[in-house]
Amino acid sequence: MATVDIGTIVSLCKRRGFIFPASEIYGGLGSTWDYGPLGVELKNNVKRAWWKAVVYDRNDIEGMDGAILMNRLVWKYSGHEATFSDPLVDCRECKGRFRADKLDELDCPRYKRKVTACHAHLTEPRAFNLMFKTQVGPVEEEAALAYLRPETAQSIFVNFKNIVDSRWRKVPFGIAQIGKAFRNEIVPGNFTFRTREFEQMEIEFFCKPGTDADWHAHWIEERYNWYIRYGLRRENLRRYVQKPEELAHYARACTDLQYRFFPERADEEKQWDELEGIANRTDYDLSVHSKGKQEKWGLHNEHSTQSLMYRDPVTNEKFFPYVIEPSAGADRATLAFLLDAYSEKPGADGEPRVVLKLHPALAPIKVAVLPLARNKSELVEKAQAIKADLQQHGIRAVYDDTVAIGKLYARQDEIGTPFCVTVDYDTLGIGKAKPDGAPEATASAPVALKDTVTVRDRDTWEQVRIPITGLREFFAERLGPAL
RNA sequence: GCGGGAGUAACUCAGUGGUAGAGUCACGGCCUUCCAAGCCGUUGGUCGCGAGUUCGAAUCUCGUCUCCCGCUCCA
Repeated sequence: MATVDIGTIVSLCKRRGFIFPASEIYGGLGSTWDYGPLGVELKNNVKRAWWKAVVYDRNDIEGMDGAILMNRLVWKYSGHEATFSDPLVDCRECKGRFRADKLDELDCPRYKRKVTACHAHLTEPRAFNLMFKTQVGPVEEEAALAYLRPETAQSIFVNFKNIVDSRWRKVPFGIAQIGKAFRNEIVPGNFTFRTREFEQMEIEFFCKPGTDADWHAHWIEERYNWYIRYGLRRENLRRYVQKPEELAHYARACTDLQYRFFPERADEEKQWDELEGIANRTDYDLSVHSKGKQEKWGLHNEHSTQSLMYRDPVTNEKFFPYVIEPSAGADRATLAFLLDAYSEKPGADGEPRVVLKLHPALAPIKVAVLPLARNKSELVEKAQAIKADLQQHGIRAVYDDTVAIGKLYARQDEIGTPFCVTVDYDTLGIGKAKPDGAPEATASAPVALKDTVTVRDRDTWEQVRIPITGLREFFAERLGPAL
């Protein structure tokens, strides 16, 4: 179980340059956060790890990057214009909030009667529009109305035919996209868990009707395993099967991957919240964006210029593919990896020290190269040369000599750097016995240890001595393949 | 949007009407052969913001913003 609450992570993130409150010097802006120097590296690594797993390591997914501004008609036919702007009423008595068009069906949570029975206490309906409106072009007029996309999925659906045609893809195959989406959430909060501007990592996987249940199961396992592979603990990650009444009207099934974001909450059930939703969206999306009558979904698309129906080039069979949608939040994933990486370990003085046990692939910095003391120019120069060499060979490395060696280690632990390389007097071939005599150096040792350095492991704090020439291979083995 | 709580240094906080503080962190110098060493020095705060009361407000009053907790909402 995670041992840290989000508040602790918020402090660490600000202090160490991962995530800051946005627009802070002007008092901030609700629910917006800026990723700082280490945060952008971490989040980029999360996104790259995802992209590698779903695009590069498979043979059945194409990537794309769609525009945030889209033709308003996309949202008309996707259903968002209708369902994303609900008129809501508040009850002054029970403090409940209800959809104005469903009052007849809803029960008052306090008095166990129909909400309409509370009529005297209800406020006038107010429109809650969850899509950000903007205008395209400088003249404000109705025709120029546009929305910031509330999900990335739609740019995949409207490009379905382009990608089939240009990449010779046959169903089953998928399209992956990482990008920003915007929702005017009624209640944002919990740090980067729920924000109005956020980044999604979505796959729309197209398959033949009848094979959809199997593909759905496949993706639930794929995605679950991805989080485990990059460091989430099994006790903090679970599959939640949505109940029929929770499903969107077009969805046949949806399983959420939930993470224990709130371990401090007393009610165990409330500790969990959604990290990724994996839905079976049936053939709704490609149907509704297709020209003409869509009987199954009870609408007529008068604006689309194309049919997104798929023709199997082998069998000539025509159908609307079913869509399996693994939809993950990049910000939520980043937060989950931070929470699960957080640990404390007593230092030599007994005081707890923070160690961020991030998966090496996700760590913002892979290697810190440190001189044992900074008042010896030979140590400094050698350390800087090693840093430069590692960096030139694709290993994200930094050099630091601003404080004493113990504090340098502690700092790197706190930001999750997996390895520290230390250049000491033995590296220069001028080592001598330690005062406490522990590993007694012999007369020949200084020469034998020349051009070797120590490599310290973040998690065990153990050090091994290896030749400088072997560093690249050493790290290549332990840091894993580049993302 | 409702109810409750909270905003003081980069972080954690003290400060109940009278000169804005502590610890940690950060930075510089000296020193240092390995896990937040030591000594010396330094930076850093419109006390969330705006009004009001007062000779005087971090402190009292009102408004407002933000965050947290609980509701509510979440295609």
